[in-house]
Amino acid sequence: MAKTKKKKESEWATATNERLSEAGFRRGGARAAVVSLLDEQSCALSAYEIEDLLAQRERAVGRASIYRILEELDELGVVAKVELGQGQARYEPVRPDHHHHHLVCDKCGAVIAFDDAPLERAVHSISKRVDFAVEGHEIVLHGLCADCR
Amino acid sequence: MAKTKKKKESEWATATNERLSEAGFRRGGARAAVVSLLDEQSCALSAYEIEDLLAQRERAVGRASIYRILEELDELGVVAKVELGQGQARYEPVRPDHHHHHLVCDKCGAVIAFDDAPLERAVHSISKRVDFAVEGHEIVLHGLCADCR
DNA sequence: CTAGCGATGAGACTGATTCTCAGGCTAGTT
DNA sequence: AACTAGCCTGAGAATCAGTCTCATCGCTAG
Repeated sequence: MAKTKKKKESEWATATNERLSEAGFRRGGARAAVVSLLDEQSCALSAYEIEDLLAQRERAVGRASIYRILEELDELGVVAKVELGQGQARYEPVRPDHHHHHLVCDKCGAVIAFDDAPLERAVHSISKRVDFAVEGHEIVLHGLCADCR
Repeated sequence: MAKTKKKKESEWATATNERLSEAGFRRGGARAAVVSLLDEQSCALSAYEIEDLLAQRERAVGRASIYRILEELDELGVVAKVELGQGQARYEPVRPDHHHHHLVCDKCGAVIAFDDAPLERAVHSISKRVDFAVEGHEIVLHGLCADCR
């Protein structure tokens, strides 16, 4: 329906493309389409949602490519893979200024983002105290959303 | 090899069996074996680990039954299903006095439990502030364990 | 313009989890 | 104790997310 084309790419897409070429990747249509789609997202999408959304646009991308690209982006640290207990992984762009976590509704599956500074501080505090090189964390709250309650 | 039989069941197994009968479940050998095995665990096991451990004992339980039983126990709130980003779910008994979270080594897959009071306080504080009926939470720290570093 | 090599995607494959359904067993009833 | 309704089980099929293979495509350096 609506054509979301040419929406100026944000800092994230720019930084991501830079990272990609630094890492020695060539350009390619499939990867560009995935990066562009993720760039518009504020929260996490599953691989299948990404496949569907891209198919609805003018650029369908093979499943193998989607997974390969998401893994590369995850490895570069520009995308976060999050598991919300729904039997499938979700992926979201990592924006330095927008770190957040998720509330998941156990009934309807809705995913809601939230952030909290004290929580982050508590996590970082732990990271320093354990005999473990912490590289990332994931916090998921389960329950019922306002609609399902 | 060693027969770990007749080890007195803990409060968890007792409470779990009570919950089950309250909820209208009949007794059954498969469920009893799963509850008994979980009762001995302090940390999370995957469904396959449970299947193997039960098979090594005198009581093998069908895979379908294991998943069905774990889901029932999860629903009753006596077992927690945790997803540690390893492509499979893990299950652990919920003990009121032993709430904990997990460190996962991205290289070797080791799972280490930890607990932290300030972190719990931060989570509970959030639970009260959001328009969402929070029923549980899961916190996973990723990184490299002492051995893999 | 062209060769070399990375990028892509159709489809087979894997592994975890769920579904189906026939037969077994529990728990009331007599 | 015997009987029976209906929950409990488990073997195997089905499903589903995710991975792998490999032939082909299309950047890009030269």
